[in-house]
Amino acid sequence: MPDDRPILLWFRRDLRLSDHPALDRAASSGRPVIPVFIHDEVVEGYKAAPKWRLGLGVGHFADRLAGIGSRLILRRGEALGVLQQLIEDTGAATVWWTRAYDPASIRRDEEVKSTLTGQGIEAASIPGHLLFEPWTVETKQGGFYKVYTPYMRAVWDRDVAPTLTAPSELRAPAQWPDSDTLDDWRMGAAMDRGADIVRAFVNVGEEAAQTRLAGFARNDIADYDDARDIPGQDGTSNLSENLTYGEISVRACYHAGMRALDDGKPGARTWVQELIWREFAYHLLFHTPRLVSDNWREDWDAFPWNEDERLAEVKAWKQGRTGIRFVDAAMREMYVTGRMHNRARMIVASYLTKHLMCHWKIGMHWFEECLIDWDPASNAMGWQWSAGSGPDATPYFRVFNPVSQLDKFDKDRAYVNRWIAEGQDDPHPDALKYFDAIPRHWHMSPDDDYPEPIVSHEDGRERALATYKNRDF
DNA sequence: TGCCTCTTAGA
DNA sequence: CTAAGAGGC
Repeated sequence: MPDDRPILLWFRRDLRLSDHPALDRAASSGRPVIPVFIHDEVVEGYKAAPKWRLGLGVGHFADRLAGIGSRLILRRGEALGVLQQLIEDTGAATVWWTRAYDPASIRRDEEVKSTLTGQGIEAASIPGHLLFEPWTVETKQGGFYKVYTPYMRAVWDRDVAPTLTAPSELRAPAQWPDSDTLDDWRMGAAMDRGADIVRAFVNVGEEAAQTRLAGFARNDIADYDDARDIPGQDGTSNLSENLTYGEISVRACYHAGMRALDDGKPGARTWVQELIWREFAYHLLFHTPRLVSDNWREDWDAFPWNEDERLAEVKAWKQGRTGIRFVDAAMREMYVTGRMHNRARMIVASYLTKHLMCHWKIGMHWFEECLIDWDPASNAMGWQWSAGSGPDATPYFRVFNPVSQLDKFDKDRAYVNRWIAEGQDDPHPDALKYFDAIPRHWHMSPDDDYPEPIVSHEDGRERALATYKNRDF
């Protein structure tokens, strides 16, 4: 007699029906499937914007499951205890989930797996978040890659399996276990900025992500190479938000990019290489989990970073009033939309870690607070890359000039004018939204004079380079 | 996925 | 005077 006991399908950052290997396996087993999302110790650690955005994704995904005759069971508590309770309540014999690679998730998942396995439950993680498992990519010497380009070359010609189609139905259990109500979790509670303002810029869910991918591949990917560098225009895919919550699979993106490349759209190669940057970040994080917490190159521990969040320059940077237009526009864009253009991310990171000589962790934590596309691997790698403390990092002496970058990448000032209201006769509506989104105690008004630079490019560059030159490492 | 300064060739 | 390349940070 075939096993008819339910399968618990534990969803985390994989909120989709399409190209979901664990879901596909569960659906084709013919057994009852109980999808569950747990507000657990890892979710507890999420900061304001990511937690809020995750809540939107979870709510949407519950509706998706309802559309195929299933449900999303919501429970709160430590993951292991919640799963054990659900096993007891439902008679489930199996727990499957999509594998995660950040240190907090790995700790949790290893404990869940070993404990449940010890209790006779089949507990297994199934790939689905990445194109290439981190341990399958090795240098000739047998180590992991520390430099992007050789990593990219090593994986470029690999076969990537085709995508899986979404199941049209999912067998329900004889009886559904109890579920919490999403609203009771108040996942937006820490979103004490204009969440209703940010809401206008988010793109929640699997269908929205697929529509976005199709439009990007059809209209924008050919010119991605050049257009991606212009923050005043919408030349990027904007899919990071969906990728981070698994609302679209990286495999679907990869195949769309490769098809576009075959169709003779040259920018597609660069875009696929950006997907491989994401892979590389997870590769590094898996092999060196301290990427999220410590200087990857330990000699940087001796560098005199400012680590005090209360420093006036740190506040000015966070609040978008450094007096450097490119920096302030970018910080405001992030506050209003939950996203920041990638070119701008490099510029604000260079300014914080070099001109202001502040530790990259300050920046990493603020991004984690504000970004709806927050990804633990990409965020940590990006900051260490910018600061110069990471593997394959930009050298510390490579200091972006945030003034001349405007002439290169924002010639018509479309970007800074979109996000900075002060001094404009007829400010862009988005520039005004910033003042509705920020807390009152920041005391900022569109009628203020735009501030003088707190640290000019020339002074900041000179100080940073002098400090670097005199370093004792 | 730098920026700056210096040098030199050529208009 | 400008453009382009080299080399240092």
